Amino acid sequence: MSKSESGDTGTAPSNFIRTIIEKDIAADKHQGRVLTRFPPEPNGYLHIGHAKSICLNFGVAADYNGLCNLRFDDTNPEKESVEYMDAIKADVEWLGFKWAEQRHASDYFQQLYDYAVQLVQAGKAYVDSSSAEEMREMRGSLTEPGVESPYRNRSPEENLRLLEGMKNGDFEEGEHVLRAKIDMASGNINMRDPTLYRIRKTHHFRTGDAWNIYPMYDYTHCLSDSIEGITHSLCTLEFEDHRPLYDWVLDTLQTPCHPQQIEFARLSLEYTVLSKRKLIQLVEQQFVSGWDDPRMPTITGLRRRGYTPAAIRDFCDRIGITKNDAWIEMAVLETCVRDDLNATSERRLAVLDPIKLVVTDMAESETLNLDFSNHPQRPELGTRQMLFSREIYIDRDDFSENPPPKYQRLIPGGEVRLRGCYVIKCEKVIKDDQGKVIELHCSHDPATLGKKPEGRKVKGVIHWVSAEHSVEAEVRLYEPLFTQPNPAASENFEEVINPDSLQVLVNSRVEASLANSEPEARYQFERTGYFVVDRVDSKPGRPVFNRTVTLRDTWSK
RNA sequence: UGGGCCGUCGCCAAGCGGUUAAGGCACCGGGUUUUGAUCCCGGCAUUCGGAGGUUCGAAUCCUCCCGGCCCAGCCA
Repeated sequence: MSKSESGDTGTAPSNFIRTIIEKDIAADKHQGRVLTRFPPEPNGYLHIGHAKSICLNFGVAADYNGLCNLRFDDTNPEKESVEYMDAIKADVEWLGFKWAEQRHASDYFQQLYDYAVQLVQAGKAYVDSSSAEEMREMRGSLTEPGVESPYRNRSPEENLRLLEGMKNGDFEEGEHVLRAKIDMASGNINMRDPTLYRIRKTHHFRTGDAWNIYPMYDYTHCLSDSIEGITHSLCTLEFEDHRPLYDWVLDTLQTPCHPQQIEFARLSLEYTVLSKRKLIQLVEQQFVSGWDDPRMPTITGLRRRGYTPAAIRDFCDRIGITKNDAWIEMAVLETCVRDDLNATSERRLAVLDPIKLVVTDMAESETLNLDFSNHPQRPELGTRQMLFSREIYIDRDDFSENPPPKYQRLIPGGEVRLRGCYVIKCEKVIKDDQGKVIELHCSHDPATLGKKPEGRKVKGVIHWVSAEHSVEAEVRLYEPLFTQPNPAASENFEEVINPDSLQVLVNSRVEASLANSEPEARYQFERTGYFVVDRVDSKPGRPVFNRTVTLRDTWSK
């Protein structure tokens, strides 16, 4: 059945991987079973590119009545840690996915070693005592074949003895490696006797000091997939050249299950970077405050920014799965959050950059209790009350002495609607010594509460809060971290980093109902965007809001 | 001129020999609206990187050409 016209069914659109899986199911391959895996190395934080892979692997499993494992590819103990592992698990769960089983490549170290012994005994692998540099020289180049190592024809007995010695810690790091005996003249460099094991006398966060040798990715991944009974091993395009080796290992060892590796294009998103190296650089060189900085494309950063799991999943569905080197525009991601937040967020009034406004024809003590709908399209979300009083704040952007054409906010002598309240008219502008506007004096039309003004049209509506009945808040506004769509193309961050990616407003005023907002509560501040209560810095009585995304703006900036 | 892969609207992307070449984003109108939001309605590829060929019929098959991406870790 085609998935292409599935709108809100939650099913992703058709793609070439789903086509393959549907054919496999129809042909009863793997008894019609579908088992995928998401296989991160626990050496860093997950980002939006990983989300693409997560949504694919878990999504495909769910849609074909299958399962998905979470497998940590922990074969390089020098870079890996339990902290990274825990962070990855938290992110996958937050995204809304449940793995069938948590596995680790390190669970299979003994089996992997036993398989290696089999390869040695079959004459398909050998211990090479060349140095790393020698091996590199003998590997040849992209256009020239390699040459065979002088150690290539050691006897299986000698290889076995040396491999055991490597395992037992009899040799130092770098003295030997175990290599597959394939073809030093292959056009595919991965097939020129790839390294299977290297000596590393490093403590592993799970296996401790039990092992002195650690298996390489190419050897480990296919066997881990096979051991788990994975049916479809989905990975990114740069592993296409590794597939012959994946298949060689499984065929040579005649394993019972031979999963199919299928490659798809990794995500590229405009105005950000997604390579681990670049992300680390942003953190270490302190261009951002950490992995969870709201400007980061990490899952934890997006979370702190106010993105929802549903929005990220929707994004992954919208961008599709192909083998094209696609660049996705930020607008797609932003549309996904707006869609979700528009439907789910309660509305509030907040003045980001306040100017005081005095309604001079109102008594000092007079207040007005007004009912506001929490959502214009969802009455079931209820209402809240807000006090209107003589002194209020409006946003600096909503007043102009020299308005551009079609400006429909407050101007000297002009009228504007206060959201949910009266139409007011600007009678007087008060400035400080520098000519900066510090206060506006206005009159109000008492007949305009809940009614259109008589005999004239007032187009503009602006938001406001009562001076006395609002609370102070910190508001953080964001722009892209980079000034270029493809910042990774530049060698030097300084050239492409956006110096204005963060703007902190410490004197914002928000309506009283927001004083003690829960961390991660999300709201639409009418006319200014969607905001989330910062889950790190917000305190009761002194809330901190991060702007997730602005409202769509057909006016202009 | 070593091996592998990719090219359908500004950005994604369906399409799998016979369709008026889906859909989303973006953009451009118009309507509703006390958020310049939302919502609604309309517009937006005679053409599928190019040239040949096969076929009654080609984005889909073949050939060549052009453009782009990946690979020489004892990383994953």
